Amino acid sequence: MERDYDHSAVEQRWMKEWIGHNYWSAPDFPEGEKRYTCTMYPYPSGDMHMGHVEIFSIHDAIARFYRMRGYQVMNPIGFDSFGLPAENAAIQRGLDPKEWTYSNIDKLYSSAQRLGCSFDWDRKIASSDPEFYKWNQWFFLKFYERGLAYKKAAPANWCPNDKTVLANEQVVAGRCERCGAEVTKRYMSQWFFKITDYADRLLDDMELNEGWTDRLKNLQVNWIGRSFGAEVDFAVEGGDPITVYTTRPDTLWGATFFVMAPEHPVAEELVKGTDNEAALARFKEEVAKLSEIDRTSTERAKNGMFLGRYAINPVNDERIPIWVADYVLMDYGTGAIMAVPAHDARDLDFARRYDLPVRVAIQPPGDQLDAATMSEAYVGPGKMVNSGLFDGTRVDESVKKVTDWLESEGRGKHAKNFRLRDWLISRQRYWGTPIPIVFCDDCGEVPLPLDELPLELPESSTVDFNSDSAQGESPLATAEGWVHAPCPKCRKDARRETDTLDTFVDSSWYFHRYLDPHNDEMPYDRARSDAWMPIDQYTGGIEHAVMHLIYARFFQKVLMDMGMAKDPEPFPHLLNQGVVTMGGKKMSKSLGNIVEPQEAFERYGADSLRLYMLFSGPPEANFDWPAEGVDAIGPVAHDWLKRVWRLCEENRDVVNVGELHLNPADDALRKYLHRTIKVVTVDYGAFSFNTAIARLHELVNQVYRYRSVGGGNPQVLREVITALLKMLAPIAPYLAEEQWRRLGHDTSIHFESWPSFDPSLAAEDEVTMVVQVNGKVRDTMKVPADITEARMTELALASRKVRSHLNGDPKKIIAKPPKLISLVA
RNA sequence: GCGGUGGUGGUGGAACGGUAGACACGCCAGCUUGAGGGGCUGGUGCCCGCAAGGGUGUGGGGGUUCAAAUCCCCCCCACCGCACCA
Repeated sequence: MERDYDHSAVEQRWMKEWIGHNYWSAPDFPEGEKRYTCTMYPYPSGDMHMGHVEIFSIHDAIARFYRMRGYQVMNPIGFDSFGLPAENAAIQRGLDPKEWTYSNIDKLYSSAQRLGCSFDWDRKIASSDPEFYKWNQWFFLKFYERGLAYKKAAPANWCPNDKTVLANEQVVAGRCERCGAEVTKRYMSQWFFKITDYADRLLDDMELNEGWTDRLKNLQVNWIGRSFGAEVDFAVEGGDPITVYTTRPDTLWGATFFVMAPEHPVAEELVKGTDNEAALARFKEEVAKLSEIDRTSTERAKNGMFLGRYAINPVNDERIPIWVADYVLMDYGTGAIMAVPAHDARDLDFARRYDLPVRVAIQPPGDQLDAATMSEAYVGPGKMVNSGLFDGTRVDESVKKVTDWLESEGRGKHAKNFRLRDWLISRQRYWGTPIPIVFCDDCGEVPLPLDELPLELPESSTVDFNSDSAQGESPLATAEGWVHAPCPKCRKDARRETDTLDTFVDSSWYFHRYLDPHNDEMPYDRARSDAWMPIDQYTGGIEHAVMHLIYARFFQKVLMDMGMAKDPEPFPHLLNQGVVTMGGKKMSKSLGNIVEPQEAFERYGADSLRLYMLFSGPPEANFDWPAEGVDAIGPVAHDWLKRVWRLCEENRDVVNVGELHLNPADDALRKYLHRTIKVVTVDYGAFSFNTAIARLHELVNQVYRYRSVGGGNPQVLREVITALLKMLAPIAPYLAEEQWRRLGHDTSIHFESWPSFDPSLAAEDEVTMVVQVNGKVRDTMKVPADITEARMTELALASRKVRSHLNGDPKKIIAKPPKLISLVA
């Protein structure tokens, strides 16, 4: 038998065994306590890189730990295989998106297997399989039936580079989240999912996600952006009333003008036939010329135009001028505001620029604002002034009081608003799920019947990817043979919808499909889903905070309403692993700083790579790939695995020698082992793999020390090595398996139970007591763990080192047995 | 501007308010004919000292406490999210 650590031989042997017998297959219905571990299914952009290695190493250690802890584990994997890069490969290199995608999937599967991932390979899914996307279409039609899918003409975010519209969530600082191109607004007719209907539930159920970090919850709460306030009706002289939304109805008495978004349809009506009609048209043109980034920049001076018309403030019948201004947005609230310059920074900016009046409606405690000179809007606490019967009302109760009053007077009502917009789901792309809708001249928009699903994509050879789609048409529109279809209602020739679905639709429910991946009657069987859902531990990147993680939560709630799920939240426990960077920059194809694991596999092996990644820091921390690259794995991880290997090889030989005769060194090593099991188990439970590994380092160091001073009890050594291998198994599964079998076992270590510790052995019977004088450590001594306060004091006062820092007796003694006693001089 | 996270040796990182720097890399020393990125043992925050020992130290400044990397206040820096959302 090979005595040296030959990682390649070991890995090849067990990889074949594990995959050949699908060791990690999970039953459809768990017996006993279950753990559904799921990692966000990756996009197959090429071969595996260190970002995948990081998340897979973390995720796999978790799944393996749970298995050994006695849970039945569901640990599936699949691919988010629709999307733009496949199509770009088609455009730039003439490749078939399907071939490109599936060859990448093959590479990634084989790399994941090499890495030793314990996935259930019988549950693989790929969202670009018709067997999968059929159900995307099915869900689309169900949502459509429920009024949750609708088509609407609206200004949409258009990426001129990717030539498709984007959801709000995919626009970052005015740029395309994927390619970085500046996004423009384009008026288009697009499909939406009505996620705003679920905004309250998305917020209110957040507390169920107990395993989410506050950081992530905050991101979602801010994104949804619920605000409470009032809608107030303003009469218009010679026109219909206009409603405004405000969070500060208590400042109504400070409203000195009225502003509408330039695009507001009423603005046009108000100037029709007046001298201002042409001016408004010019102003709108000016605003339209601005990019979204400029338009929404808080730095820019606000531009506006007086319409020559007046509104009536409902609380005091005052006549205030109506303006349009570029700082008021059409798609939030009602697109019109009352302007209270004294108490709103934007309104004050605008008022000063156009010399509009300012009136104070709230006075801060112990201070007097001067409307004429104030340079900052006041938004703090205080009391209402200039506000008729509300004068003197405190700000903390004024909003409610004023709104109640408005409601009773019929001039307004309580209202709330969200920052969240409906989810724009159509994309002008080929490589996605076709939207199952047909447009008929006679019948209009007609959904495909369910029994006509899947509506498959046409072969890419029939599609012209380089057609000028700048007008916003999907390449699918060029597949003439595909576009024409009989109307499901009247059978006359009609045209198919040529947009495809946002790939975030696929990822909103794929974790249910894993639980019933071959079902061709339904997306999944509810009983099977119920048996494993919710996901007990989800892992994936924080970059999905306001995309995937909001969409999937929305979907889950709709599934519940459809009677297809029992849990309001799909993943109450989520671990966001850190980002793998190189030189501080995220690894990406475009930056050319991708590091693939093949070289590491060959030189050091999968176990070393996994160990290296997990030891580098906590899972949530970012990891900067070192400049020396793969070389770093050698000293940090591979040398230690060799050390473990030698320990096993050199101490395996002697087997049972009958009764245990333990000398003090044997006892000490056993105690060390049991303490280690105790703390390592806690560390694993908290996914603190780096500290768990450190404890295993120490254990191995202890064994070597024990051997170097002549220790060699074969039973003790076997006990230690057995436990060590089990504790190492989730991190270095190949080495653990190999050495386990060499110990003479004919079943896998990965189905063994986690080592338990004997509490009496794990207990410390001697500890280091620290003696402080005035908070500074002056002496330490070994004492029994059950030492009394009196004895501690006695020992402390007997110390020469302590005495030399103490004049006479201490004024005060604080004893925290057994580890610390603090004396105050 | 608003919200959040973080700042610890040469490096990655440890530390329920209780010995700061576990563990590891690197470096130094000793041992080992071991020579295809080795192995074993010990040392290693900084300053003074041969040593015993003493001082100092977790971005900066205050505070609470017998005791602060940890809690509170102010400031600086870095990163992330949102950003005319009325």
